[in-house]
Amino acid sequence: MRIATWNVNSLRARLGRVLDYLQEHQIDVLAMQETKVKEADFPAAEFERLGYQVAHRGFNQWNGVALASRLGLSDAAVVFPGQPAFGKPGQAAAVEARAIGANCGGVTVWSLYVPHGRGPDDPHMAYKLAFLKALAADAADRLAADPSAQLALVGDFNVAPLDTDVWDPAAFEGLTHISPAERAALAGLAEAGLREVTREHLPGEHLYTQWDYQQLRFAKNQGMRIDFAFCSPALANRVTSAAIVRDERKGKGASDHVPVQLTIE
DNA sequence: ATGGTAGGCCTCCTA
Repeated sequence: MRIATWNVNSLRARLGRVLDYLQEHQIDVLAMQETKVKEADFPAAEFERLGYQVAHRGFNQWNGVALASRLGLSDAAVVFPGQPAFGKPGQAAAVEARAIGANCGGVTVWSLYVPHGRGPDDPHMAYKLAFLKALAADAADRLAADPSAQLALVGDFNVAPLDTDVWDPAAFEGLTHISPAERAALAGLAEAGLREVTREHLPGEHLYTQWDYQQLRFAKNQGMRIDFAFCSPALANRVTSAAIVRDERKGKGASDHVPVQLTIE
């Protein structure tokens, strides 16, 4: 069984690449983030033609998360318990399209798009920290209810846990993605009992999953490692390998993120 | 030469 996560940065702009990737890498379950498409425009038929069932959550051109599975897809949920809402000051807060989970081939897979944060003092940062805190609390509840749960929280976590997960920590000073508060919030997932399995299998330094479009970041290999797979112990024990598909950042029409995939026995 | 992006509800916002 192979599970992958990929921030596609617009599914409609990337559909050909995504469908090619599914077939080339024999992906059974793909969790997508930043689909940037509203429900009515989601290209479900294109996935179904290849034998995948899909579940999607998207309201407009922002955010959007989806699952595609060829091992079955049931019990889809479009928010997790405690998932916080967000609204700009003066506007109503709403729960955004940043989480979707379902049972795919006996594994509860959640596709997650953690808020960016925008800046250390931006209200979006408090939202980011609250989102991660709620996610960890929910994971702890799930593991308490079922210690043998087959659970995978995968996606774009928008936090680089180690200094070696970015090309130059000094370049991020006073910005986002590497602050102690963000790293502590992400560490809550491990404290809840989950294991980040991609690093277990790919412990190397400077193995990036995202390179900004600006500043020729990919050409200079100036990226960030911010896409991960947090698994319950019972599932983590079944993971035999992980891969970061760096080649997907190459060429015309690439997302700024690449797929991260797990092979599970 | 100190710049050099991409996407979508597209002259603004988000990343």
